[in-house]
Amino acid sequence: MGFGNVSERRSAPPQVGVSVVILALGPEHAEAQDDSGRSQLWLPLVRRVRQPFLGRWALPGGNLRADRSLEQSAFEALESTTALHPRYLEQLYTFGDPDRSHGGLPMVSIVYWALVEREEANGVDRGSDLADAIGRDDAGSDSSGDVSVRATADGDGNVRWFPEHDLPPLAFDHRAIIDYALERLRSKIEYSDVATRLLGPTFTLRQLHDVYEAIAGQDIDLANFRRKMLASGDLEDTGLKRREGRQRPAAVYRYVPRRPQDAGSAYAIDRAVKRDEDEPDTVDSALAALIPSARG
Amino acid sequence: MGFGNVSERRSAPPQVGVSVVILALGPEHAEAQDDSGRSQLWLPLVRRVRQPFLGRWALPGGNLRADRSLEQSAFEALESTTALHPRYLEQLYTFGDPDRSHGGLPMVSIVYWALVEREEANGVDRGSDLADAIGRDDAGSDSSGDVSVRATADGDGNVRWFPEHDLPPLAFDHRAIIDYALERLRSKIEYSDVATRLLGPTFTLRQLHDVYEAIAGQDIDLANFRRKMLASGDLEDTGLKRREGRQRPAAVYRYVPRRPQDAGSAYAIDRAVKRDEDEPDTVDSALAALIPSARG
DNA sequence: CCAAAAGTGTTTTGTGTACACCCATGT
DNA sequence: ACATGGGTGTACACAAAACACTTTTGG
Repeated sequence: MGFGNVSERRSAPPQVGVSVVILALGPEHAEAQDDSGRSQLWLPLVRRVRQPFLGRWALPGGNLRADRSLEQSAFEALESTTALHPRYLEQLYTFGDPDRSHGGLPMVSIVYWALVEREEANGVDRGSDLADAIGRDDAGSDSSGDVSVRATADGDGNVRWFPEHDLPPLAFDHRAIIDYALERLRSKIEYSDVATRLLGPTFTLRQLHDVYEAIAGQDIDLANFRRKMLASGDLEDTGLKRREGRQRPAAVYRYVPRRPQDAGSAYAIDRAVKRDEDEPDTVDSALAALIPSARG
Repeated sequence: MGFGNVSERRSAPPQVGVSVVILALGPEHAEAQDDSGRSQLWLPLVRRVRQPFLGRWALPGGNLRADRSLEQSAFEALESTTALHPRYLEQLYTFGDPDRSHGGLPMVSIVYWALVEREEANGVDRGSDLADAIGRDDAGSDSSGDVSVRATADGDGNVRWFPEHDLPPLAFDHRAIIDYALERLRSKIEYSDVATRLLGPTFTLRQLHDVYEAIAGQDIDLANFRRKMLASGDLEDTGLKRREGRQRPAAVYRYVPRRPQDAGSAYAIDRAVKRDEDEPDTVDSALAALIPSARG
């Protein structure tokens, strides 16, 4: 029990916190698309209310509690700052270089990344009205000088969505962290189901295709994409049809991995979500939630 | 909700430490090979000198210092416990579930993994002189970890190498952590130069081939392997010849990535190695050292 | 009937694998 | 010369890319 003499703080250990990079697709037909009409990734940022970097935009974050798993801490940070409900949550990296605090206390940040489905991102947080819901991209300018600090009041102003390609200046090394998260997303899309986490539980092949193009940032042959996806055997036809445009309706699919697969992260979410009462993690479950897939 | 950032700590934060999974190839012709005569991976463990898990084998570890980067802390932990000099060092994952301490204080362990080249691993340690290796405390344990414990420099018995497939019972969740590190190694071998880090700076294609087989745990067609490696364009013929067996000598190659590549980790090592005096990291360099490659 | 999107076929190109074979070297 | 490991050639299976084509739907 009391072996770790808490009293010994010799070379003062750094502070530790959690941050989360949250990603979602922008609204479908808004200006939330790039030149070529593709959807884009958007992410919510929060305005800092203290030094250093007071007034700048930063990643949502929170504290670590000794009685919570890291995942839970990340989930709570995400939820309490943005009121969002992620469909995917995975540890990204732990940052701790001494100088990243830029005047603050030395800080170790355990960073997670999360995916939120388009519907929720555009509905919940943008106040259910698409138009003004989306943080118009005066974003870039806004951050420029405005250091006004909204009251710590709940609702608004302190959280805003920005498109991946038009981020404001960020606090600390958060910009680089976001880039790293995007890189991770782009690589994981090739061998896991992350793409589906940006859509609802069911989707058409075209929708899925659009997600892939949004993330890859380039055109992908639709015919080949369709064949490849279907050949993977992980898509199950729900039998339903859904019309996106105004022409022929498309088949609706559901993602159903055949192998144990990358169940890790999905499980992680389930746990974080349904854990009201805590039951202790077993080492195994902790690890299960950890091991993302065959390819670390 | 006032914590849109990473700087405020309140409910008792957990302790934080660093641990390292160190991997190297076993000696060439010893029993360090599996049934089919393949080389195997070995790793050094340290014996715990306190509760919980007193007497059990565990990963080498150490403390975090607020004035050191995580990488440096990992490097120091590695060096001070095993006296080894890694050719590769990369962050693996951060573990922090509340129950992983099993009776100790809640503990967050930032785990790194490292590769040591066969020569050094076998030279320094195997055999009988564990000489300067010291049994320091590991992080997963009681962070209490005072750096002074290492004074028990009696020198040996506290560090020992074990083959991957014959590990003793381990403390905490260290067994699962090791498995995760092996998984990471097995996946990274496909798209980075990690394999070469288990050999010296130069090597023959057969040596490299053996490393791949050792890591994959299965036979790999030598002819195709050779072609694939040469086609990658990352191997440079040194013009030298080296005889492994007693027959025809083989061409000696050096790894020379053409693209910026996965320079991250190599750089990380360089930094850790040459840092006697500290110069502050820039955020950029920290990130450069971080981003392992195209595939997170 | 037309436009637009869903969905299919077919050819070409490239990559991985199996395995037969030749070459260089020391005994 | 011959055994051993170094090194090359080649044929086949299969997956990915390119792109022409057919089908279904709403106007």
